Amino acid sequence: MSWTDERVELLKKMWTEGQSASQIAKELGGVTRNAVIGKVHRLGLSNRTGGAAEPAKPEPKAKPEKVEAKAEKPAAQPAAEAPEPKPAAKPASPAPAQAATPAVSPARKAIIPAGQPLPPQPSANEIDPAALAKVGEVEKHAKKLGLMELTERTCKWPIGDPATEEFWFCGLPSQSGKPYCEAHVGVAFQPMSSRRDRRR
DNA sequence: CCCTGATTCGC
DNA sequence: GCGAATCAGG
Repeated sequence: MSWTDERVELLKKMWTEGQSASQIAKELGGVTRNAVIGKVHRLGLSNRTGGAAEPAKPEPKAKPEKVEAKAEKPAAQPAAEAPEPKPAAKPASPAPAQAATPAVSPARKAIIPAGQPLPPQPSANEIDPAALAKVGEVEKHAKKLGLMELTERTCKWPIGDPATEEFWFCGLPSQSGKPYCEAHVGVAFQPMSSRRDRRR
C-alpha cells in the first residue's frame, strides 16, 4: 500500500479528529500504526491542535488560550468502526427494543439479547459491600458502549435494562484476559465465600 | 498486560 | 519517503 492522496487525506482527517494511530491504521488497512505515525510526522502534523503545522515551537507552557472545545461526545459516535470479525462476542440479533405486538402478555419479562456469559445479578446477592460500591462507582464512569463497540479488551458488563434505551455496556478497559473490568470482575467471579466465614 | 505517540535508521 | 524496531511513557 502506498500513501495515495485519498489515504493521506483520510489520515489527516482522522488524526485531526483525535483518532489514535492504531485506529487510523486499522481503518486504512495495509499499514501498521507505526506507518501511520511515521507518515504523520513526515507530514509535519504531529501536533493535533487545529491544523497549524508548526515545525518548531517549543512553547514553554504559557497558553491560557483554549484550543477549542471539541465535541467528542461518545453519544454522537456514528460507529464507523470496521466490523472486524471478533471471535469474542457479537450477539447478532439485538432484541427488539419494543414488541409491537400488544397481544402478547404484557407481564412477560423482556428478552435478554446477550449471547454471552451474563454476569450474575449484582443486586440481591451478598457480595462484598466494598465491591458493590466499587461497581456503583465505576458505572458512573462507564463508557456506555454499544454492542458494536465492544472488543476483547473492553468490559462487557451490561448496565441497565436491555428493553429500554437505558442499556449499555461498561466498556472500561479490561486489562486482563477477563471479559470485565476490574471492578466487575470483582463481583462477577466471587470466590464463593461471601460471608460464610464472616463469623469469628 | 494493554495501550499511546516518538524516534531511529536501514531500506 | 517509508515503516519496523525500538524507545518512552500511561
